[in-house]
Amino acid sequence: MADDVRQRILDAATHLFAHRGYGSTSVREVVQAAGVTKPTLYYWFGNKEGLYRDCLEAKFARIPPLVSDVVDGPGTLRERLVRFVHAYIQAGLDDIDGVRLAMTATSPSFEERPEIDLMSFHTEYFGPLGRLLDEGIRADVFRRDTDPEFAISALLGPLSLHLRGALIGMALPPDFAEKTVDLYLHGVAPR
Amino acid sequence: MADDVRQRILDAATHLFAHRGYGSTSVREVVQAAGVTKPTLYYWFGNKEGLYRDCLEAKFARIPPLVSDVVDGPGTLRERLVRFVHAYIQAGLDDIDGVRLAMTATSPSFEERPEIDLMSFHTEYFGPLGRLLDEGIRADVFRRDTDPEFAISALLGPLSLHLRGALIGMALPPDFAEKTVDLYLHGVAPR
Amino acid sequence: MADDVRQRILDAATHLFAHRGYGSTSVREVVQAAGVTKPTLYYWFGNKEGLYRDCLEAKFARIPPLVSDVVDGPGTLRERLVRFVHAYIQAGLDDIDGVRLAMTATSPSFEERPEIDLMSFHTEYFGPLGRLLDEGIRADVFRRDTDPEFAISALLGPLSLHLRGALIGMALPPDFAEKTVDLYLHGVAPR
Amino acid sequence: MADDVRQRILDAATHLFAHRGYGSTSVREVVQAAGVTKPTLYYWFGNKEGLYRDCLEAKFARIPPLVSDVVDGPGTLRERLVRFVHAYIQAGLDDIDGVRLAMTATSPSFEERPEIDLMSFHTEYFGPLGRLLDEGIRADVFRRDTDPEFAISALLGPLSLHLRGALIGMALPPDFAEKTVDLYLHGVAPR
DNA sequence: TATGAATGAGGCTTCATTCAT
DNA sequence: CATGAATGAAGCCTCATTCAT
Repeated sequence: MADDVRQRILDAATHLFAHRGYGSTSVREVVQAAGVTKPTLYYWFGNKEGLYRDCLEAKFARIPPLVSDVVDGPGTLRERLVRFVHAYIQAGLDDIDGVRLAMTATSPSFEERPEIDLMSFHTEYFGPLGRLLDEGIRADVFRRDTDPEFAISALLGPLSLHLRGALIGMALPPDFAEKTVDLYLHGVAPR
Repeated sequence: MADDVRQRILDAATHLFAHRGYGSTSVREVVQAAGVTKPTLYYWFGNKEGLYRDCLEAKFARIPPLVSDVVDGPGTLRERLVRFVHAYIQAGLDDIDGVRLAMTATSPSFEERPEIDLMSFHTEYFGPLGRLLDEGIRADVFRRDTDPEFAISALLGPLSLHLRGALIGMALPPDFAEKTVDLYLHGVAPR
Repeated sequence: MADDVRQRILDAATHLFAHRGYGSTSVREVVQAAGVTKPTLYYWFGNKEGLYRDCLEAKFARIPPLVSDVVDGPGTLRERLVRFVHAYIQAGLDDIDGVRLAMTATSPSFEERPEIDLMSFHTEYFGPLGRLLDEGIRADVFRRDTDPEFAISALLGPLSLHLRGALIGMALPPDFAEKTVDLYLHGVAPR
Repeated sequence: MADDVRQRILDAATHLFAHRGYGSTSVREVVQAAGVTKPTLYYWFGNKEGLYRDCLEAKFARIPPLVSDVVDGPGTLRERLVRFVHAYIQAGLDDIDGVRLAMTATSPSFEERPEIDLMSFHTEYFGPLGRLLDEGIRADVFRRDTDPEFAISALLGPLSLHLRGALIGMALPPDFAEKTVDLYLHGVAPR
């Protein structure tokens, strides 16, 4: 019942921060959308910055399960990569506000908002993907000289753009995940 | 002399918008940084939104030459791709404010800022890259069944992440462009 | 145990009111300093004004013994005056918060705070000093035509300034009380 | 015309600060009383603290002429002392707000309000009175062993109380200044 | 062109206070 | 007696914008 209030504020704030940005979202708008009063918001979150931080953390907390599933789950490496791509995009489409929030938060212009260490974000949340590389190399599915940093960017980079596209209304083909993984594994050049 | 004033305002505004975001940047801050008075700013840009729009346009105008050079310039396709990657990252490092501004502007949370059509932005600025694909396919450097949308994401996606990394201080290896293009062309799997 | 809570609140409030003033002290600060919750404070004191009033009364209650001692105690008039001066200053130094609180409370800007009758304060608390005058006149230690109002001001005025000085760190010489009484009795002119 | 606005704010603020105290006076009240808008107040004074400081300074600036007149003016020492007492009280009655403001500001509980060095205030504003003492001693009007600190307190202390009394409605006899100086010079004891 | 001065509206935050538990 | 949670009102300050000069 009490946490219900907190969650309602969190939801309203996430939506507004994601759509208007931090600086253009007023506390008044948040409390109106959440149906609470301003002191209640301050009781739970201390200030606007604390509210924003908690919104972000709630969203970031959803990433690790996604990653660990593909890393530790069953199936061949390719199957798991396809599953990861699917899950990544699906999670994004299921929580558009979360994606928008996370995208602006991890953008380099993030400085307008409460300090968050972007470096550590990257390693903490997507670092486990590195283990996938090791496995891929051992299994001869990845080239032996693959640079981890590059390999991860080559996977997440296109995904990020596709998600961005999907969010602004571009349609994704049904075999989208397979195509992406295929391009990831074999490149655009003919084999 | 007059244009000098306009440019000083533009520079200051770009820097602040890029670092603090649109909503968190005040007109007062801009005029202080630019060393002008508020009515002067309003004389040149009408209002805050107009100022922001002009900042963006100035940055976006730098993209087409970059693209057309790689598309229409000399050299093999691979050479031109490497050149494009180099130019893309270098341009970003040379104009950090511009990148930050553009990144937040093209992020899905863009609604906080004056309306800009993101769809048209994508096609208008990076569309010419499509011609590169056609050429690649004709030259048998790209696979025949390459989906243009996917092929462009596979190139720009990693680049975008690398640039983001470079902006927050991550070092890029000297052969970075070759590696990226190689991964782009041939994927992570062994040939 | 219960009175302990009350007293803790009273102490914390006195200190804060004395240092920040009534209007600049918040109930939140008081309860934090006292280590209690807000409803507890309201249980004991009703509201902020009641709390302030109780703080003042506790401090004012300390004055009458001080005065009656010098008026009714043993020793010559001069001895008792010296004792009074000593006691006055010592009491002030022993309870700085109390002095500060009383000083602002009896200051002319008192209207910011709950109504307290300043006239009656003066007569009620220092009035008994008047009896000292009568005694002094009868004993030929004071001039026959001494105006009581002036005589009291001539004693308390310098004391008040000295205490104020002591509170902001000015040192008082050891024979301070004798000197003060001497000046009080004989003035600055040569005899 | 512009300074008119500033002065109106200053007057309203002085009155309110003097009557309600710093913490209990709201900026809204000040601007309403002055007939201006809030941003105008902030344009001229920066913030509430700056406003308060300027109010104080304006009042303190009235003291030096008062003091220098008695120190450097014509007449015997006694005549000048009487004139000073008159001027001191008269100035207070003429500017009740100023006195109230100055009294609370120089009280030890001043910490609630913007920092002002009370030590330096005392020496800076009333220090020149010291020269009066030197003159008095040379002229054999003051005792040779007069301690300056004590002598000044013996003059200003009673004055301060009398002014306080006058401000809360107590009547002062017409020969009040002579009586005060007489008491100051010769004390309460019979000669 | 440029400015000093001004404004209505709204920003974030905290106030003194209360009520159900 | 004491608390966690809540509230209406108001706190100080700054916003984007304008106008007479």
